[in-house]
Amino acid sequence: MLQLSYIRDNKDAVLTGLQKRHFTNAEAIIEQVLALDQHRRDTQRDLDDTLAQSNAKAKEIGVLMKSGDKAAAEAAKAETTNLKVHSKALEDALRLAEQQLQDILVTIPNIPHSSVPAGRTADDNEVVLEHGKKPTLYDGAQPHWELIKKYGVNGPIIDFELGVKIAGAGFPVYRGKGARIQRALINFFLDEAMAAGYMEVQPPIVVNEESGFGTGQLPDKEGQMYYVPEDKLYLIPTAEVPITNLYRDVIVPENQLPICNVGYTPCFRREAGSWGAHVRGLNRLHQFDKVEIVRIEKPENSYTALENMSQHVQSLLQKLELPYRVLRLCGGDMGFTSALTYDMEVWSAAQERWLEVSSVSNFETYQANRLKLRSKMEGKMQLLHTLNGSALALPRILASILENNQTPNGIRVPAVLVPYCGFEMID
RNA sequence: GGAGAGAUGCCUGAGUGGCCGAAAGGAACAGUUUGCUAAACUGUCGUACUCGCAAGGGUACCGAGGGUUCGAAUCCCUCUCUCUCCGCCA
Repeated sequence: MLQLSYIRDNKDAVLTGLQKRHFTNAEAIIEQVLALDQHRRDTQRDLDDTLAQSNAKAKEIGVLMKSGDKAAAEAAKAETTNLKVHSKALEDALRLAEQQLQDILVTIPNIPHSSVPAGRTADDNEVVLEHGKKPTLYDGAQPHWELIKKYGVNGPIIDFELGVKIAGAGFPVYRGKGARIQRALINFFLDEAMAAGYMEVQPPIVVNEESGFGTGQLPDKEGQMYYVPEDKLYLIPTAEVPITNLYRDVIVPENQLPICNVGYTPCFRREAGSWGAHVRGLNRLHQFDKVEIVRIEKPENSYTALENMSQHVQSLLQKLELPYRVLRLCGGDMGFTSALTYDMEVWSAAQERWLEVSSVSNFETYQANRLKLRSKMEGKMQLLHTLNGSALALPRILASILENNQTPNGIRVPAVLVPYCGFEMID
């Protein structure tokens, strides 16, 4: 959520930013916000004045009572009636104005960073860099959804049909070496993050409504999350939600900054309406595993931190020997809450497609404002910047390892994972 | 699931109708003392909104929401959450 004071003082910048996102009706909406804000402040001032008068009267009555002047006290009481009626009305008006403002503010996305390219769709994203050589596969190479059936003991190493039996489509069962390589990846990612200075956390994988609001999933994206009505809990779509919300309503002592957390969790996404032919196999799932890095930074350091996170993610891909590219998302393709997002995509050799495996974003104060996440810096209370990134999401990494490393004799496990999973080949 | 207790500032904890935005202690921060550390002493020490160039002022907030009252942390109602005991159970 943008800060009102920011919109007030930087109307033009806000409008240009929203334009970059192709946010419709920006001008009208901002005008409405400013008008409502003015009205809210006027109302607040009136209310405060009225309440100040009431307080003065009450005090006066107290003194009169004590001095035993009953008649004067009663007379003063009579004078409060009007004030009461008046303040009641103003209170209602204030609450309404605040609610209306809030309702609009939550629909306004974050302002893109100046480096965010213009553009509407994924095709307009800027390719920042490409790294590694796309492998040439042997004749007869297969996509991962075929490969998984080729290996494994008494069944595929990743069994989609078994998952259907247990839960439904998009909930695969990992078996044998399929399960072990998953676990190896998780441990590898966690160890790498810790070596890079992140502290591991294991958060709950369900969250309440406040948490969903804090990071910006609610209101709006409720359709994407699994919900448990009995307990009013959402299954997390990413560890970003619980980990960032650890710092909701927190005033962080300046000397504890920056905060760098890493967590492994399963993630759950309903993916309503996004099913299609190109999401076969591991490309899109309802449940998947992900290691997420989250940082809380001083405003002046957040973009350095973002680059740093991007480097960290890239180093993982390099160690896994996967060809990848880095995209800077354009205004139209960026997430609602982000100011700048890098997507990392790995090359999936048999599908001959880039697969998104990480998304690293700086939210600046957008989430912090909702979270009330602040620090007292230079004597002033200030909102902090939040950032997060996948480091990494498992299924597509696994898909490209399977596809890129396939040989006629089996699938070669990246060297860096061998100590973690204890075998060199899936065969 | 059953029974009970409670929710106050960074923490502990006092406060049962006006003198309470809230005692006291601790923590933290700044300073004095000191060869260093420690101790002692002094001072500072909530947040939000709002008015003001500023100094400074106003308002709200003692789990949340409502009510009683001229006046509520304090009385009443509803809700939420936490803790303890019992039951069940990983």
